[in-house]
Amino acid sequence: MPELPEVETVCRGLEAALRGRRLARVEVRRADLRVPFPAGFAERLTGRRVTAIRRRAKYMLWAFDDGQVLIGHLGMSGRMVIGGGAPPPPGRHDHVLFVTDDGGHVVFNDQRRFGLMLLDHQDTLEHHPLLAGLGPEPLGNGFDGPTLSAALAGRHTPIKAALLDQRVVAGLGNIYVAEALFRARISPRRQAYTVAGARAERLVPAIRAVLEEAIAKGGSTLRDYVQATGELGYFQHEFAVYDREGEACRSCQRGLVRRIVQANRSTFYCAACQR
DNA sequence: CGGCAAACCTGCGAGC
DNA sequence: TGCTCGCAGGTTTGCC
Repeated sequence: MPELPEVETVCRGLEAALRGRRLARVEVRRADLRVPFPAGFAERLTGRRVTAIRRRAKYMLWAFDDGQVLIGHLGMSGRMVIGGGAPPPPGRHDHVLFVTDDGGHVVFNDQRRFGLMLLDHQDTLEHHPLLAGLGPEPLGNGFDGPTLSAALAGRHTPIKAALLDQRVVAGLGNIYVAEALFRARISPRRQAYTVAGARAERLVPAIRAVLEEAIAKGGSTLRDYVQATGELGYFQHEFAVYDREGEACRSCQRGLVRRIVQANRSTFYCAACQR
């Protein structure tokens, strides 16, 4: 489900609800996700105060007053849902309950159990295996045409697959790769190493724009995704190509949106205007 | 080493 | 109605 815009939206919601709050109770109801919860997860967080919540790539990072950091990932179907009042009885796929000292709570729900929650410390975080190899943040200053070209140099794989590689650029997934390539008029089948110079200079702002617009709309809701506040995302209504197989291209009007499979994932594009 | 398919898990919709 | 198949926003593993 969640790519950068969805995780960013969730983090903003959590920040508003949790920053400055102490965790009065933490309850792990089911620990056997694809990556199991670490031993002592609940105990290590109970009584700790949340000092900040931020995002790196598709990871949530919750910082605590004792230097611990919770590294969270929503996988394909993970949700974080903020509630007030008494915590509800455990629902299906509710894996963790966080109760705060102001009487609120947050539930981590993940139907497919591809998500994860791990613990690390602030001073070792940048060396954590999940974070160490990540590429630049696409909305940050370290992402530009030359940087992207360099990351793609020598890569004999379709640009679609390269952009899904979190070492190239961090936070893109299947939806936003398709939308960004459409905006940059680059075919998803083009070999990655040929995206250099002017093409890379087109792709960088296309990636930035689609992510910023998606964040402004609260992300994209297809099936599982909701914001932490429970609201839906609305960017799915703006898709130019994703999940629009057979529909007319919004840009060139000549072609129909085509669906192909690359690296075992669906790719949507317009063969008439993406080269 | 690079690139790709399969695996992980659950649920839903389409088609027979 | 009910079954099977294919597919889903991600990432890792293992094979060639």
